[in-house]
Amino acid sequence: MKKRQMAKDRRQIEKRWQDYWDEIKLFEPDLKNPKHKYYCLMMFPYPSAALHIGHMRNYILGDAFARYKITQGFNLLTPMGWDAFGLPAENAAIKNNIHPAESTAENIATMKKQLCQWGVGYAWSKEINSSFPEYYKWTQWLFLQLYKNGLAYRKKAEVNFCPSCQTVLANEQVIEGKCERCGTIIEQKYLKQWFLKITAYAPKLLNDLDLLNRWPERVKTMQRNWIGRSEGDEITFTVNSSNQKPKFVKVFTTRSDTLFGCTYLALSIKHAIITNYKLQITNYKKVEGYIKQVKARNVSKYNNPDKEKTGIEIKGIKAINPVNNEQIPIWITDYVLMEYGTGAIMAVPAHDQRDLEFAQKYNLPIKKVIQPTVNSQQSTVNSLPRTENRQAYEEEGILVNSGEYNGLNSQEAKKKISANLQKKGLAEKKVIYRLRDWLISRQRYWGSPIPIIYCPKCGTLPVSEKDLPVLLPKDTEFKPRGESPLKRNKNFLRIACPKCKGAAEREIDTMDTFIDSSWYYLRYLSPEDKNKAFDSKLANQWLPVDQYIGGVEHAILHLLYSRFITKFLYDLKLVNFQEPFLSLFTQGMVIKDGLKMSKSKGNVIYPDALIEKYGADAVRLYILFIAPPDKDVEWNSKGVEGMWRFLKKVEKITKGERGKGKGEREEKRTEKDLRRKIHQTIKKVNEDMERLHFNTAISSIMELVNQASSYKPQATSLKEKSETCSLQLEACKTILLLLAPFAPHFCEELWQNTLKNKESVFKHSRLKHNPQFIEQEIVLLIVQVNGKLRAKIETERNIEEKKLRKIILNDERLKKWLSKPIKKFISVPNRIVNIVI
RNA sequence: GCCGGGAUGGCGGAAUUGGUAGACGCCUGGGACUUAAAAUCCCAUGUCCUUUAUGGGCGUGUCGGUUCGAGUCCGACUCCCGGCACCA
Repeated sequence: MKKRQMAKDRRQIEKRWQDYWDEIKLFEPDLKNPKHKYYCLMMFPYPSAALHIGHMRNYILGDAFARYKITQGFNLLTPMGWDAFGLPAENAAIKNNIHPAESTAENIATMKKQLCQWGVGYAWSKEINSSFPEYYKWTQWLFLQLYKNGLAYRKKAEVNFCPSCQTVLANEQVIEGKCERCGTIIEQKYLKQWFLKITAYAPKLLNDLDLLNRWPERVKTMQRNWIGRSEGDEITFTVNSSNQKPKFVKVFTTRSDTLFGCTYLALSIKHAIITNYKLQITNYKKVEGYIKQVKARNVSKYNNPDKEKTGIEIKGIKAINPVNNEQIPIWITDYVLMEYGTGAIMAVPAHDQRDLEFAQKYNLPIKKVIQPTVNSQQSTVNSLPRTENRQAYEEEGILVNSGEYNGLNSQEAKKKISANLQKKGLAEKKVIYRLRDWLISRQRYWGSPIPIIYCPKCGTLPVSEKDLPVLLPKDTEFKPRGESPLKRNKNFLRIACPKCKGAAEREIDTMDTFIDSSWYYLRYLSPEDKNKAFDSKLANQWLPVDQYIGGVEHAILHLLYSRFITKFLYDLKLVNFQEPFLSLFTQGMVIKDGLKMSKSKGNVIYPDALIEKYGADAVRLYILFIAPPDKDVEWNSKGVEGMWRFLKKVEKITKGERGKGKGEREEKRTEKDLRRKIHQTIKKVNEDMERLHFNTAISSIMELVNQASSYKPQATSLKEKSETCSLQLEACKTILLLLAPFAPHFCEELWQNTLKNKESVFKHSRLKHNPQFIEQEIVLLIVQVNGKLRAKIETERNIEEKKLRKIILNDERLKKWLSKPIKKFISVPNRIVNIVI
């Protein structure tokens, strides 16, 4: 048959089985019966135009795993939905001049068609769409719960603003100072915005990472870095000014042991001291000028690559070091962040590189107070000469020039200094996190409106739950202008105050779409529910998610937000679990020409032509075979041909056709060899499936196929003949059952139409290996002399060492290596012998 | 700078607790079948040396160590990828 015809047939076959699985509801779970449940979840996608090979890899991975779980007999929930709100959809809609609701719907239709064509199965009865009022009603409900519990609040703050997307962004959406979506350099703006108090959960979010032993280390590390815990002291420096309040500046430090080395205080330009001490500051004009100058320079806090530090001394006031009562100068600088700690630091130039650079530049004293321990080779900074470019000694060590603390090591000194200051009320133990609150308001149209009303008389009021959803009006000019497009929709904006019935206005910003996705895994269990966001009872039965699969790009964003929301819902006693995802698998990207495959980079390869030529199964198989699923892979379409060949081979042996070639390999394989291979393969594949090592699972199936196809029954009697035939059949069945999750249509076709099974290949219970068949009576033993391979000999299993010795010493091939006396004879049973001479 | 991951043929990648390095597939070369091509099948395919074999040397980023034996364990280093970064 011609190749093109075969491919066409195969595609028809594929379509037929896709309909069949639909019909038998292969992917529909029985939610009422959670006893043997398994929740396998793929991160729901943004609806985008035609899916490429990179997308295909993601969904095929999940599908293969889901099908494997079905064959294990689990009551499997594997739902799919659409993260349909948000910038990608909106930007695309603006570009194509159509409404995002329409373009989203179109994209979803295309994607569903493609997924279906690839044989990817989901519980479509549970489908959700985050841009539908039936869904975002409950996103708004979630916001109200956060608001009621003091975890959603509005404040004026320095925020990240993307001048291209015309909206503010969360810290997590700023990657290296650029917009996560469009790559534009982020600006800082001072705006009133809505925040979620994720920082209230910082300790839990950090500590509970230790419980997630089935998460990749990489992701946990990223989250740890992002949360960024530091332990130290908040130390009070009094200010020597008569009657001013407050009379002190507080600093945060993790190195209280270096307190004697503090030679000045460095404050952020936003520190309150400037206004508090306005009258005492003798050079106020100059200071003000400096602050203006820095602010003008810092449109973006990220655009200062040289990081040349600048500052100005505040004249007229001094700070007093609480540990030795020294008067030290106070500086305003551009290298201290207001957002972290207290916005003020104690500068210790001898033991902090940044302070050292600053001190050298402005000729401030450098005082060494930490000496390296004897065995440390690190050089130290002496107080002279300060013009020389030196490294600060930042390690811990032994205290010097530190009064009563001299001779203590850093650890002891930290404790003592801190304790003594605490007694005087001049220090407090503090744990500080780098994590900032989550900025959730967006000045964009395509998102869920924030359910808040502002009344000039009654103030800020939450929309009553019975009035949800606050509908996103469809008829709105939605081009972004730096403030929410909803402002110009008067029908939306104007509303009667729910309290005083007077004229009031709605909040016009919409919510970050990451709120939509922070709880969607709960909604799949009751997508139609009109009375509540999710069903707690069902959620407690089905969650946490057993296997979560998605891209590593969400390591901090989505995966941190979801953990936060789950912990919040736990505290409300709406769920009884504290972590949403038990096991996380982060799949690798598909790379083309060294870059991630993406439409914007123009290096996209679509699977359609390949599927046209080889069928979906060959492409699926190739994608899974080409690399371990968690690794990035450089795409190369060439190898698909090999998978096509492999499938043909399987088809041939299943149909009992022998190879046409004359010179077929002379195999002396026995029945036992084939049976052993069958069971070895079952064992190996089952182990690999559990870890999602699909590439090695497939290669071991290939080995079995190779052996089965070169197997020639050497039967003489009729009885033997039927036995060997049944063994061949067993091999074929094994191959199809093991291969089915990867090449589902192909295996289902041969299973039902060639092997005449009545039920789906996925309804057959998972094969288990029989250890008894794996054991060999004759084993291949490796013989080494001085660690070098010299011979391979076949011996009986568990041979006695005496006997083995005799065989080896009589072996012709080994004689020339064993001319010298044997010093040692090391034998690892059934594996290797090493003779040392 | 700190944290995490990695480096194996021409290529993608295999290798249980340390025990035959290169499975499986691709590419390439040779052969069979064919008028021819496609398809299929067979053989070869890390590298070097003596092409006599059933031969030998060297080989998993570099250097050293532990061990009868190291891709795997330990120490130092180089390079690559990812995260955080003026975070006190």
